[in-house]
Amino acid sequence: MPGSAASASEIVWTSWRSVPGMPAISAGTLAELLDGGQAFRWHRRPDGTWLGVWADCVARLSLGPEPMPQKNAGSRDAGDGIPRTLRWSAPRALSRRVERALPAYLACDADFGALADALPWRSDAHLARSLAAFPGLRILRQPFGETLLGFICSATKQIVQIKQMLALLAVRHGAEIAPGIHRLPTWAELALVSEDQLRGCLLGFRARHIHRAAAFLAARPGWLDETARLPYPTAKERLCALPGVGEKIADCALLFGAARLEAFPVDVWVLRALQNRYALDGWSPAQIARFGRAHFGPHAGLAQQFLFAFERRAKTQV
DNA sequence: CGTAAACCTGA
DNA sequence: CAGGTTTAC
Repeated sequence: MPGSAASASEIVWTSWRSVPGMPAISAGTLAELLDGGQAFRWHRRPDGTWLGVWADCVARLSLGPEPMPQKNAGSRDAGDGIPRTLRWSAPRALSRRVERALPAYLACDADFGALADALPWRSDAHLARSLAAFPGLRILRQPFGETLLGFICSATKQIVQIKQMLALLAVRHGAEIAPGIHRLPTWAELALVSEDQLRGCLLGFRARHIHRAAAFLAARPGWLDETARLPYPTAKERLCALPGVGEKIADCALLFGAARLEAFPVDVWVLRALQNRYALDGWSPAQIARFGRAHFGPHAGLAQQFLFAFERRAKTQV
């Protein structure tokens, strides 16, 4: 959609600085991280940088030109392969906030190398191959509420279409936080939007779900934040009480919006991946989920992200 | 309790 | 038909 590009150029951006605590990452892995189904508000710009919005934050991300001095010269990955330093820039007016929020958003305090190493790749050749294809892939820590919103929109939709819906929701119902750039509406704001207006954002039958979920949440202040803090099984159970939220979407919200690495969302990609690569033909999503949790262990959600990325690339490239 | 159809829109 | 949930057999 046109619209934001022209006005966005009025933004005065800070100079590029490296993201503290963030390991070097290749272009291919970065694309998978920002635009591989975890988040829906990052867009690649013509100059190759990424522009993204979360909560009240706007940032650009790009990779440094110089390859990091590296020890693992052997590893290959999806894109052009070379890990580079990640750099950020933000609208001047938001730079203080983004500087604080970005490392948390990217979960820079977590050692995903160690987490991935703890997965059973030594006895699982397909997992090993998937890890090697996207070295440095991690799980974002997005704001819980908007992660939930994004995944309620995701039902039977592809990433491009989900991004389209959220862009419309933001521009029509979310506050402008930088020239031409709008945040997503909060659930409290969504509660004031009619179902027809939501339909106008191309949500289709999801409009009803979001409308009813917003009413539910508006009547229960603090419910969402409490849910994010509950133990995983309880949190998931509570989320599934929301209209439009089943197991898969609850797991996505908890994995990508509440850092619950034990959440193991089973969508058709992961379903197909496990059925085909692990000889589990005919297994139902529920059976696959049980297998995944048992086989991959306490960080099954991280394993899921690698398998998902691998499967998606296999489809578009083979 | 497992499977099927409906739900909106458009790539 | 599509990265899903819900409601109805």
